[in-house]
Amino acid sequence: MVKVRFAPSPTGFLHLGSARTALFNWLHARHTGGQFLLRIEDTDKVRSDKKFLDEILEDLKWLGMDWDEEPIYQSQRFDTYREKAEEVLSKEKAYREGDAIIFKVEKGRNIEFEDIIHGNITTNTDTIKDQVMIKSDGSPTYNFSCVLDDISLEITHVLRGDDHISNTPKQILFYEALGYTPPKFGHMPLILGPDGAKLSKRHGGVSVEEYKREGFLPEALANYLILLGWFPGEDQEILSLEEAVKLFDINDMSDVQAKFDIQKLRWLNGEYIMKEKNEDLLPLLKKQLSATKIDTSKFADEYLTKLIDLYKIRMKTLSEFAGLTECFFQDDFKMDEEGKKKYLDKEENVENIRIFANRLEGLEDFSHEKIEKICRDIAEERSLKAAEIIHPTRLAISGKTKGAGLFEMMELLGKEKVLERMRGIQT
RNA sequence: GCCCCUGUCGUCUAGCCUGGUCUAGGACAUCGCCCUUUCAAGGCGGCAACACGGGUUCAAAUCCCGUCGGGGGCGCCA
Repeated sequence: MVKVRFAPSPTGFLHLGSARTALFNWLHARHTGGQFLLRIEDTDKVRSDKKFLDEILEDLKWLGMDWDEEPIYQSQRFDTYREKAEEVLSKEKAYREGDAIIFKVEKGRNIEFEDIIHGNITTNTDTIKDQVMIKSDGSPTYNFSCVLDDISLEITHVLRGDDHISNTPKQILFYEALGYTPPKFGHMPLILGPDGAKLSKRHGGVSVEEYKREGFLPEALANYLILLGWFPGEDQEILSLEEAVKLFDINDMSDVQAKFDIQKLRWLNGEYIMKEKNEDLLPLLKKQLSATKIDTSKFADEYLTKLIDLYKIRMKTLSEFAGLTECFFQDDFKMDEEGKKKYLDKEENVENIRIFANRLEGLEDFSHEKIEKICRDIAEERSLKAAEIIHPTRLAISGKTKGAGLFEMMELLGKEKVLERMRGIQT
């Protein structure tokens, strides 16, 4: 049975690259009916923090992953690591220096392994220094604890980032010394920033948490991440994790580094938002709204849901919603200055708004159909294009030159607000 | 410096293994047109790539070699 693991180090938030690594491991496990395990690499006591661990686990779940069995913690296995190191020492394959135990690397050998993604990789041991197994403070080094844990967890496939390629021959040496057959290795290319350098903070968001906060849907983020380095086939790019599980084959993974393209992620996110049900969007959008100064407490879910209907095709991230819909929640919305110059500084436009408002006054059924009828009637009577009334009116009631269809906006806003704002413009 | 990985449109990629079907396909971005009440969404279309140089071959994006470019590693960090 296939057994893979994801081994986060709780010294920071979950990086996009790590999330992608986790995703591919998870996909491989689920596709093959194997197990996906979690191992917490918390040997660095100084930098490890429970807060980071909780966040990482939450983000993995948020992205749609689940894991088999309880996570194991390296910090609880120090005795085992020391024991095994002593064993290697007793076979005279290592030596002590200071309080550390150091593995002797035999020179002049070629270490070869068949990488699932890259093919054959060979390293000469002349390029490998003797390797510390146990540090002077008694804690194990990464390469040593990693091998020991992968052995005890019976990991069959180690799928990790490209940056571990040079660790692999060192680890293979440990497997040999311990008397075990190494698992299969697959090294996936790293995600690069738009400028080609390793994706880092200066490129903007690098942690899953930041994208969550920005209003990316987990389905969209996961979808985008797995598209970076794997092609589902038949030009199908939008796919659920469930579909990906069916189609995924680790052998189809690309061996080329890929640049992170926020534009494509935004497009994908927009696609997911459009397709998402209003009722599912509602709590998420409420949360986004509550992060702003806008007070939405007095608005009913029904009102918000209609608003979502109007704007879900116009946002790429959930965080854009507040800026788009400001005028639906408060009267002191921002006024687009250029639009004002273009539409409201003209006497005839203001006059048209006044006439429109007066005609609306007597309208009992304030529906977008009826409002539109009136608008178009006025346009015809006065030999105008409807647009000549529509644009100034939109600006008057929303402060914006863009947005949803004017008549739907007016219906939702309600007669009272609409008239108040249309008349307010004349003063 | 040494070692390793890698190089198809601006970006993600299909094709490469099993040379001819590739005047290189798709998606994002971009540009134009249509729709239209603006912005989106949607529809249609355009621009745009086999890093370079040598081989091998009747034939190379596909195979081989070299150059150049990009990335990673060389910690008692993980």
